Amino acid sequence: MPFPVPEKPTVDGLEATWTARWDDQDTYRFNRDTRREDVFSIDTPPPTVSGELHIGHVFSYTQGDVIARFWRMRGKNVFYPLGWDDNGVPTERRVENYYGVRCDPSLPYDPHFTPPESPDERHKLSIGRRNFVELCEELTKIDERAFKHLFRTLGQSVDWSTEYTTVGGFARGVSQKAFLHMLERGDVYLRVAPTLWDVDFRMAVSQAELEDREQPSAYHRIAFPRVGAEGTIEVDTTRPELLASCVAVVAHPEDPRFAHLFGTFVRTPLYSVDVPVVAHELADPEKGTGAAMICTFGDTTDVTWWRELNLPTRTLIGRDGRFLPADFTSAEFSSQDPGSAQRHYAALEGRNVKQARSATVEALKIEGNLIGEPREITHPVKFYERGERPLEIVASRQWFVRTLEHREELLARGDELRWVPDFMRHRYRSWVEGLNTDWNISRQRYFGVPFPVWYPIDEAGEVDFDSPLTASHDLLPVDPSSDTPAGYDESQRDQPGGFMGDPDIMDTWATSSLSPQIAGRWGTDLFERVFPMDLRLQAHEIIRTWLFATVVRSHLEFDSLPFKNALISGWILDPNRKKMSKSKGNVVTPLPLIENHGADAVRYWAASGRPGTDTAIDEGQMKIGRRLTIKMLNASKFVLGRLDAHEELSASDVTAPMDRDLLALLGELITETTASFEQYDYARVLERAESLFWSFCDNYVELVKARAYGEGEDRDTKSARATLSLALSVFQRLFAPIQPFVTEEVWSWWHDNSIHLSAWPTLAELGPLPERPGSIYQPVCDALAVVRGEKSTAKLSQRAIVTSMVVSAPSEIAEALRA
RNA sequence: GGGCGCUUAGCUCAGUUGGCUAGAGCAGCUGAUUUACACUCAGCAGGUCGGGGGUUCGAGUCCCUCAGCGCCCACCA
Repeated sequence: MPFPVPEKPTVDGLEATWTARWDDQDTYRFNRDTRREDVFSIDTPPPTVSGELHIGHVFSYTQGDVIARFWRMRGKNVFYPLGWDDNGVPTERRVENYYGVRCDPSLPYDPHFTPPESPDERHKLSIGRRNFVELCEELTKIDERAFKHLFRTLGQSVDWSTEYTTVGGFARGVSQKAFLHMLERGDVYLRVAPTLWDVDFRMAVSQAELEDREQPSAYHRIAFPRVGAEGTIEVDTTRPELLASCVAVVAHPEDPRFAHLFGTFVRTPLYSVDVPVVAHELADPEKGTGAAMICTFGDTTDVTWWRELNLPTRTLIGRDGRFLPADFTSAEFSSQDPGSAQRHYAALEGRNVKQARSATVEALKIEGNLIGEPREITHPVKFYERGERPLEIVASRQWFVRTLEHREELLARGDELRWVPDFMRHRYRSWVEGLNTDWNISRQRYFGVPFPVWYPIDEAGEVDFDSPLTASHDLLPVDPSSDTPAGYDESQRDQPGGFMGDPDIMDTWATSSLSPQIAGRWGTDLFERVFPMDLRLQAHEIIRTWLFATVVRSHLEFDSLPFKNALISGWILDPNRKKMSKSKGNVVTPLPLIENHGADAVRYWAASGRPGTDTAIDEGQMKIGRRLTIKMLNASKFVLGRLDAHEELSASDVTAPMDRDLLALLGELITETTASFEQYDYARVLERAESLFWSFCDNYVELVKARAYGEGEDRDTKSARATLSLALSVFQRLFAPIQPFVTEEVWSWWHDNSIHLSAWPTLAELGPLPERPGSIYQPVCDALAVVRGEKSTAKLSQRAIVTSMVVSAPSEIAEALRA
């Protein structure tokens, strides 16, 4: 009696069927009651739900899921959690656009608020902070549903009972606890410092969030008259509008053109402020005139000069990117001609950078201080990666994590980590070597994890930022804007003698860098069983952010790496090998691809991309993946239809030399694929397994048809059946991590358990194997090819009967051919 | 400026420590025709392995050098 197989097996609908079944049977449930050494834990990136559903998700998470499924079959208790990154700027931006609103923290809460029916992009409705946060929560819930649907349809073997969100209560508590630990250890400090600032988002930006963009600009040569001497010093600048914030002119200490000028003064044009000529080796004699003006602040070099040369501060640009009011009679400027300075500055005040620049250039031309015409150039300018205008540098109060003083230890952590592929370690190293500021973790935004601190206000109304009041650990998470510090009550908020809550939220990386602590439920018994994680899974563009930040937090908190291995995936390029981006409009959404080709086919494509290698979207590859799934269905149907469900077959029934040789090849394949998987080389597993499987179908199965049809108890017949059964079982399991749906389907035709909980194939189940795998199988296939070639040349059917054929070969091979 | 990666058939890519005549899939061409599979099967054709030099009995593979593409990092006046 054959196994019951469907008459017309199909790949369509497998996703829905098996996703539901896996839910019912808790197939991927992590068993909390295991020893650490039996666990394989994976640290997965919480996807930013307010971003696009992106084919990149499919690519990198599939590669991780394949690894998770392999280790699960190897008998590990696999911890494969997933959370959603829903806090921070991307969510706020999305809410603003989606509902047409803007957060104004000064507005009160409106409990009856409903978002506008039709959002007006241009005139956004101002709403209070709490209403705004409610909209954020509402929208992220919708987004999370869409993401979860994608991940499930894709066959991610996630234990959904571990699902978390980075703005959820537990994650907030973990973030605040970890922050307070850093504060107690002195790993974090609050400081007013010049900070890179996005004038549209009106928030500070960390070094990790910067990107350079080539921008058109122009050199303007400005003549500064010397004070108390004849002549001028000429300076090239791309930011003439900052002239009023000039605090010095700098040149290289060994530059002979300026050696006699150091210590003298020059007078700024238009504003008549006397500034010193100073020396610093960062001044490049090759650039411009060799002398540069130092402004507070035009770029990060200005910050270095200002700090190292102890220069004064003349702040002009406000948090909104517009020029602030300035008093040129004040000591800050001590202009030699305040009236004229004030008149010139009137053209700048309240204007943005672009407007101020043209006004300044006009004035300089009129006053005769501009030498020649501006010379147009393009040069790299720092932007916030999500921003639209160049960053300014604004002095503001921020929380910083000490990273610079741990540079050497952090480099050593990078060396200690195993990177797949190995060369990705260079990216980490060059990032850590290039760090130039501590990690700024505070953001002047609303939807995120607040800092669990308040500041006392003295009787005079001055805030004491040096003695923050911290929340008690057992009360976390807290919201300092509505909770009160111990010993105070709400009536004292923002009052002399009272307190103020820290107004900021944490940078999104300050939370997601705790993903092992959040997913592993830091503080519970689970954490000891999963930490440090065995594997971190992520794409290469967030090495400097997520990976670096996670290493920092783990190093400071636990003095260890957060994970032992890092599997770094490449980027997805569009079919023309261009990087996908929203602005180019070439972003591919994954669900239609899954619907067209099937999840297993899309996974096949993802698993054929090697770790770290950028891979183009290739629907052709998905079609090949689909062919493989269909082949698996049909081959399984054929083999199982020939077997007797009641017949016990084992490796010892495999007696024919040809059959034993096939098993030897299978054994070789098992050894190789197992080793490859252990090295995270899932792509090689796929390539090798696929190659032998296809040969098995086209050659072996065709060859043994005659024997397999045999009804009798002939030994060779039984040998063929045993081989078919064993080989099918092995192939189904080899493909299970990569194509979980079809393999589960075909496995279910002859097994009760899930293939994903069955054992990864081993050599032992094949019995004693002959040496020299392929020594019979391969010549037979070659001979077959010759025969087929002859038939093809003769334009005959492959079914044509060969009447005579002379083969000279060793007897065993000849024997196999005779069949 | 420093660093990393890539460059093999028309396309997408394998090629593990140097070793028979350089592989696969797709596309192309020629056939087969339906008792597992037309989302099939068989066959054919297609490459001076980016250029140059070197080491070696032997180099796609190791070394040097040049070029192109992509990326990472950098104090970018």
